Amino acid sequence: MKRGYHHGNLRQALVEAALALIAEKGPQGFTLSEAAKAAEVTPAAVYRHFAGRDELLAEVARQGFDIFAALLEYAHDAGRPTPLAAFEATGRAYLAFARKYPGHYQAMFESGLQPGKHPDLAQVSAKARATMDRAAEALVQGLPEGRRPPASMISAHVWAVSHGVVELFLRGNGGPQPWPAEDLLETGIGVYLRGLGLLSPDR
Amino acid sequence: MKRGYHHGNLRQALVEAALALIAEKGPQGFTLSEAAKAAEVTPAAVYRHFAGRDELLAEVARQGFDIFAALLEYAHDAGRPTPLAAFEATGRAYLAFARKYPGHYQAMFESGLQPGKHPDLAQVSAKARATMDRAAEALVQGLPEGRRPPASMISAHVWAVSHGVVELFLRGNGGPQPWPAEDLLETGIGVYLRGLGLLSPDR
DNA sequence: TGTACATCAGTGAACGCGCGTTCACTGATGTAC
DNA sequence: TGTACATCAGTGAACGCGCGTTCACTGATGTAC
Repeated sequence: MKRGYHHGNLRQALVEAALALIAEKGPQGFTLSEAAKAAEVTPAAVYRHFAGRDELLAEVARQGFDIFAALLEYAHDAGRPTPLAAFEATGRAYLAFARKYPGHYQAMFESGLQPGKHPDLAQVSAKARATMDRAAEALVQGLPEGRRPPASMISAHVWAVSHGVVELFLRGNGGPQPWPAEDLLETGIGVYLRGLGLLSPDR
Repeated sequence: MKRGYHHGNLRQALVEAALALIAEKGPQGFTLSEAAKAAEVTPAAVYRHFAGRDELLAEVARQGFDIFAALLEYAHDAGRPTPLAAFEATGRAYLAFARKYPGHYQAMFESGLQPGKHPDLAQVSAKARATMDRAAEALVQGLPEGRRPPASMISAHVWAVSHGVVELFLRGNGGPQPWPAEDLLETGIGVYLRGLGLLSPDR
């Protein structure tokens, strides 16, 4: 990556400064001015690379969705050929992403960005969801045709419980954490899969 | 409720103004100044009733937890004597609360308040959680002793999936909503309970 | 009951602050000859 | 290779704004006699 005129890749430096701010102080803690300061640059310089505050934040989220989609994809593929293993791996990947990329995660899901205002953001977000849908689709093929719930419903369930675990138990927002987040998600999805008839009833 | 000197119960009027603001524009949309304006009062007047911005926000959350705990309690009692019905009712009550009291819900879970800084808030929050724990406790009594998961884990699972459904599918934050939030939570908990062995395997 | 006084909820003006954004500029870098 | 020029990333100063908070005040309400 070639060095630019003065700073050298200020665009990405701003993205990373924003990430650090969000990870440290929450999505509210991010301001254009502070990100500029962290990148050792005047606030006005930001406007050479982004249309404004929201565009910078959206770029952070966009990169997050890219990484997210890639991680889910990778986890899914690593779990094959068993649909069950692939599905469980995507669940674990969700939580791993939230833990490893807290700035991205918060920019994506807690920053109050309107997905409608950033079409490319909606697109890359849909890609991540498609991966999870695909994992669920493969999963339900293992069920007898009569009791085969819609795949999109299953992925919505897993998405919801994963997000809930992240919000309530990965960070401290839900008061004291009775269980490690990973264990909570693992056991929760385990019970759920048994409920679908995909795991044997004995623990 | 007696009318005060000038305004008459400004304290509660401010709480309700804050609720309306949060419900309309999200937890970020709440400012002390705008709440004061909505209550037709000078910003400085707020300081007759609250130590500052955060104290007002905390009071909103506190009242939310009060309502929340009462709703869960009521739903739980209404579902008795069947532990299963009581448990399912608390799950439904969670979502009903989030839908009916969006301002409270966001103040409680999305406003970035530190529970540690407001001890009474932590206390009333614990009360709500205790109700859910109790419902889970009664539930696991129906299981053979060998495969009886900890009640606090079950309630954490349900709390997580409920919160996730609210965040992703009750509001528009997760992109397009494939299913109504209520259906999603109902079916999700249904599958989960079957996984626990508390519902018969046939749909 | 009437009057003098005390209380204190809400006012209005002011504060310092950090925010996002704009604008004319400057000077290092890249390029054409 | 050396020089003159064009480009354009980043500067520095300024803006208007709304924020939370403070302070001396005022005047309606409640109370004591």
